[in-house]
Amino acid sequence: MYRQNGVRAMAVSKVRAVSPQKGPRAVRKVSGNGQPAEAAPLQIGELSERLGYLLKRAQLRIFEDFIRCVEPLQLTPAQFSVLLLLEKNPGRNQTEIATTLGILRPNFVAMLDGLESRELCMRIRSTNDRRSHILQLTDKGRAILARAKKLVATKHEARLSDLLGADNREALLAMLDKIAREF
Amino acid sequence: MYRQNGVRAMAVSKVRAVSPQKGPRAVRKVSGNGQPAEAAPLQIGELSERLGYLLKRAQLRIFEDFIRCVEPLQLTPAQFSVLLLLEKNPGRNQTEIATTLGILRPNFVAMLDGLESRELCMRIRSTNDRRSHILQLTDKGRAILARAKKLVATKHEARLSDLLGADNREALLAMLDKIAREF
DNA sequence: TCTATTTGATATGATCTATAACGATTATCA
DNA sequence: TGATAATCGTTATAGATCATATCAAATAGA
Repeated sequence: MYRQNGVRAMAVSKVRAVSPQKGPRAVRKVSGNGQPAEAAPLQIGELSERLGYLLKRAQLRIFEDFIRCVEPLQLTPAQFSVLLLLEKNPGRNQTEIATTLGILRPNFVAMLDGLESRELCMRIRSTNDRRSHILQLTDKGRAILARAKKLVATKHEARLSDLLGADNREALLAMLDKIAREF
Repeated sequence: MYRQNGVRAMAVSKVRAVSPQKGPRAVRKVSGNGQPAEAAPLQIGELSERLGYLLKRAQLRIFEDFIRCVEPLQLTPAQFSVLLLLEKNPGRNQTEIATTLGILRPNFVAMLDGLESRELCMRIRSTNDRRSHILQLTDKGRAILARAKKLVATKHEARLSDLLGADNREALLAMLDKIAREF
């Protein structure tokens, strides 16, 4: 009993409006004693020292911005990652690409269906091993990827360098990579 | 057409085994020419420079470790965050707690049901505004929270300081906070 | 050959995130 | 005061994400 919410729940989601004033008319509650009630922001407290909490919030922000930046190309971060990996690793099959990205094989099928229906990549039955599908970028896929890279570099990542500074950005990436690999 | 996968897809999941050798017998494929085939790890390429990618991977690692560290208490990161916030902000209602954590009110209901059924917190109908429920930690909730804090500090966060160094850890938290707030 | 493994795929379930709408209550304002 | 609008917790629901079991076809290993 007391079944848990799986293994990865976290109290952080998109957070549209944390600001207290909301809606039309700028309602301001005032309790009977004339003092402003419930206007005081909540104390985050030790949450601000919790790496998991901050990681999740930052990650959601970054993903939102990524999607906004490549919006004209209609690419999710996941799809962009796949295209990048296909470009860098021609001749690989579905299992190899999926597991490298941490995607489970069954879940990769629908994702590939989407990319293939947009003609961004192709499944090619391997002649060496007729079980597997070699994945290949199409010309269209390469073109979209090139445009996406440019958008990400000039709009998304550049903005991050502006915010943190190039050196700090490098340090941040290094620490995240270390956590992902060695923690 | 070309309906996207919502707004937050990412090609990073739990990643159980990225290592090439898997399963029993340590199968090693060798193609006809005698060279090892498909044993070469894939090139991550520019992915290693993508903040979103590294953020997601690091976040998943951190959450896994968090859950492992507080496993005897059966608390998810989300539940822990709620308890922390309740302790620091007595007298608040569901909406205030939920939105502060970025949880949508409808989704907070089931979560509270879980915590309340375990008697870690209580909903108390407010006398000022009989629409709202004031949330309060129970004694049991306070006790669990105290134990959780200790586990997180001694097992989880301490390990991070070991990995990065205390100063770097602080710098990392500061940068993540900046991204979450200002990006 | 016979058996075990691998590949892509399907089915399915649990969890997570998000929106609309409802009854009860409170606030606003003509 | 009375009518209207807004808020609170809640339910229902849908879509995304993540995970496991299983299958047919193909391959590998004995």
